Amino acid sequence: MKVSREQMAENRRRILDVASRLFKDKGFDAVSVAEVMKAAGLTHGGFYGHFGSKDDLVAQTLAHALAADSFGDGQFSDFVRSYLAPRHRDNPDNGCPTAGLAAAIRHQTPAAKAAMTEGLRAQIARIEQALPEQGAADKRRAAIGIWAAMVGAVILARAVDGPQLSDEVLEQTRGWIDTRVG
Amino acid sequence: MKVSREQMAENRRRILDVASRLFKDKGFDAVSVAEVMKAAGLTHGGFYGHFGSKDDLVAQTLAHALAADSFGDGQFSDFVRSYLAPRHRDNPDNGCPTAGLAAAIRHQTPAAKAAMTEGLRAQIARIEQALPEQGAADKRRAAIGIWAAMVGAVILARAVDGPQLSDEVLEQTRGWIDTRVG
DNA sequence: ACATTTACATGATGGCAATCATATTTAAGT
DNA sequence: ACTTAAATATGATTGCCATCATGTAAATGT
Repeated sequence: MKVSREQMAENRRRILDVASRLFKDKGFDAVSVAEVMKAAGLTHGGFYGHFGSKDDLVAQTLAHALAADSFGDGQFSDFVRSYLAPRHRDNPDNGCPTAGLAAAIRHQTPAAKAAMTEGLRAQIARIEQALPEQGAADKRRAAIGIWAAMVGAVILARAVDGPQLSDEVLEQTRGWIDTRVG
Repeated sequence: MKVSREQMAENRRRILDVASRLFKDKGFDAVSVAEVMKAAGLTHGGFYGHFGSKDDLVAQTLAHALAADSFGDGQFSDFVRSYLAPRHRDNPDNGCPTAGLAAAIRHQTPAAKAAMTEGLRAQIARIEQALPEQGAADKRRAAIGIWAAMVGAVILARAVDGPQLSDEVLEQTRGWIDTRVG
């Protein structure tokens, strides 16, 4: 049955939201189109009315998720603390799309890579602005180094079993960054 | 046809070597059992004589690849330089299994996670030893922070398209680490 | 009101991949 | 030499998933 224009727009938004959470949680390959549609409260048939293919969904979901990804207006050190926390590590579906999906983008389409490129560019710029005063060159270097360490730490913390080493990776990376940022 | 004991052992080794390169290049999901066996010069049928399942192959390949992963006896700064280099970024199949596979391990079996845990523990210990003299606590913190940044940087550099931002991520992360290690 | 468009549902279709069944060949043990 | 066990090959089987085909009903425009 046909639905109203706004209903359709809302459906589309829900598909993207739900896809973002499912992809972050289980990975692109492990989530079927039918699963996304079901989680959005629809059936698989209507999918190709919204997206041209699953690859298209992946690319649009990335752009959607990375655009929403920001760290508000709190202190940067608070952002780092919550990012490098067990709560974030243990909830990829509500977590950072970069930490959850960046590594998988290598195997995706150019459109997906383009979305990631833009998202990374924006995130580096945000961190640069949040960093305390220092030379512009140093600031950019620090923004990139810090972001790489944060993403890498969460990925590593999620890859190991048992909390000991995993917690330590988060905690020590936070300490390592703090000695640099203050 | 049956082959000699040593032939079988060599076949097994070749399967693991080939699987390691294929998995690093294309990801666990995108590589079929048949593809691994073909690349090893065998057919798919014999696979289950060597491994109980594809999951088993994944876990054993990880242990195999991470055990071989070390950085010889050169200067640590040389290791960092070659790790954060376009050549490494562009050749995942010959590259570091942690950078290539760590993020995918979240979706694998406990055996695979155990292999990663052990591999990470060993790598942190190696970096600690390679670091210049300073307090033991600082050394461990630096080892973990540096390794997280290295892995994160390669993952990010591989996720973006076009060399500009990608090269910069590698280069700036190297600079960021160098200001700490000398 | 009516015609038409269209968003979604139901129900194929086709391909691929993991795993299993069986056959074949030959190394190993006696 | 002969028997036996085992490694690999060939050939199902089964299930899942992306995508497509068609139906249906409601929204939109006149």
